[in-house]
Amino acid sequence: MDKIKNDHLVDLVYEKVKQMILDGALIPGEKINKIELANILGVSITPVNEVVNRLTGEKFIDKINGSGYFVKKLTFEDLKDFFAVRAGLEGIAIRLCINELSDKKLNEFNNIFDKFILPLDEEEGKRYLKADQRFHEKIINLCGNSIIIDFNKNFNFVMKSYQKGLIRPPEETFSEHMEIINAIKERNAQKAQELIISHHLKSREVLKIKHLKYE
Amino acid sequence: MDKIKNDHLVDLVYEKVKQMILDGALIPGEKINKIELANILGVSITPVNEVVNRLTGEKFIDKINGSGYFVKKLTFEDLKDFFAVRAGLEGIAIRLCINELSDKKLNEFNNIFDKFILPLDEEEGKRYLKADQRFHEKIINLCGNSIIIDFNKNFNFVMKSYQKGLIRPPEETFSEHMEIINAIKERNAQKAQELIISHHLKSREVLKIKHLKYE
DNA sequence: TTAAATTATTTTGTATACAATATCTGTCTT
DNA sequence: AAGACAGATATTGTATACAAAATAATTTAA
Repeated sequence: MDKIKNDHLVDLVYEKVKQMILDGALIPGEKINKIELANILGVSITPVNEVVNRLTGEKFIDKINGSGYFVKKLTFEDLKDFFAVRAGLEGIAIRLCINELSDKKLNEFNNIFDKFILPLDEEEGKRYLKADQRFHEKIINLCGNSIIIDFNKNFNFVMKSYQKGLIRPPEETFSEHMEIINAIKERNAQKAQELIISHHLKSREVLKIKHLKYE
Repeated sequence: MDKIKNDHLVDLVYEKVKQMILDGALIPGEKINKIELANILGVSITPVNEVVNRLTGEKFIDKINGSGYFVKKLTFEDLKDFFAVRAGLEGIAIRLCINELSDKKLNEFNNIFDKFILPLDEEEGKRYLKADQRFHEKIINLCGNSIIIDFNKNFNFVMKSYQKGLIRPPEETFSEHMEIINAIKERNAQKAQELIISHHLKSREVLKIKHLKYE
């Protein structure tokens, strides 16, 4: 028997559809045609149904009552709320990290922002965004709290918050990142926590203004 | 036509099954028989399938590979992780509350713990647990952050963390609650945040020990 | 030429069907 | 009597079927 093993089709479809949303193959605001989606993926509509339902619960998809399913379009207000969540969860994650991780593990934070010299050109700006993302994902994934890790895996709140690019310029955030890393090196848990919280709350303020201005 | 309107059967089944898990009608550790469950609820297995799948993603149900679905049995380690999440999210929620809510709204926190005089007998202890729960849910639900509110609505991290009763005795937590409420009254956002964080991290320490001792 | 009404088409939501696994039961062997 | 096997039963995962609702296309009426 040479058929590909697809023990859990639903899970594969789930990952696939989520990925399509995250990397823009399904455009925010677009209506989701389940039959078409099933055809594209080469499955029946049963697993697609399950997945769409689940992704609705996870806020990747909007269900508009008698009208259908649409790819969630993040607003500035949504992003604002993401940054508060990140302040809360990354803040506690880093506090727990510092209290519980080996020096070796903590040193992984050291060289993420090493190679940047301000001001950054466009190319470097893109690399900075990636580094930023990597730094913050690392905080989440090193904390050893499976609820937080899984929540980020399901909802992708870190990744989603970059959907409209960097909220504040590197000129502003670079030094904040450095301060956070210094607090980590000093193993000053509460200081690192407060720094990362205010780091995110500053971005939240920017988004609050954008929300009021443009939405 | 006098048939009950059941526009969205899946959603009803979802709420129902989740409720059954939360209030113990489905016992932690128990195997879930989807056909039986469908019969009890008077629906076909299609919506049950969808719901079980979704609740697996939300950690209400464990999927054990080729063996079936089981009602999630929370361990002390799970509870430990819940308290870190609560520290993070309730902490940021209260900080934002204080900066953004009217005096009137904030005063709702005032009289939750009014009627307790230590030490509490068993009956009063139960009421204290409820008051505790109400206090913490209120912080979440007043913060106006729909990501946090929905996350708690989906995952019920506040409610779940009481599954094994109070982690620390009222004799210990009552004064902490009062301090938090005082900081709220003073509108001292960062102080309130730090108090609620350390409040939860103390419970987390207790659970850490229980995990090491008993699991 | 619009607007309203009618019909056809598509898309949902849910039930049913069915093959592939897993679980149980009882019999046989040692 | 304990373990191994075979057959019967139950449970899964997924596809298909189908009625009800929504959308689009067409016709009819003002």
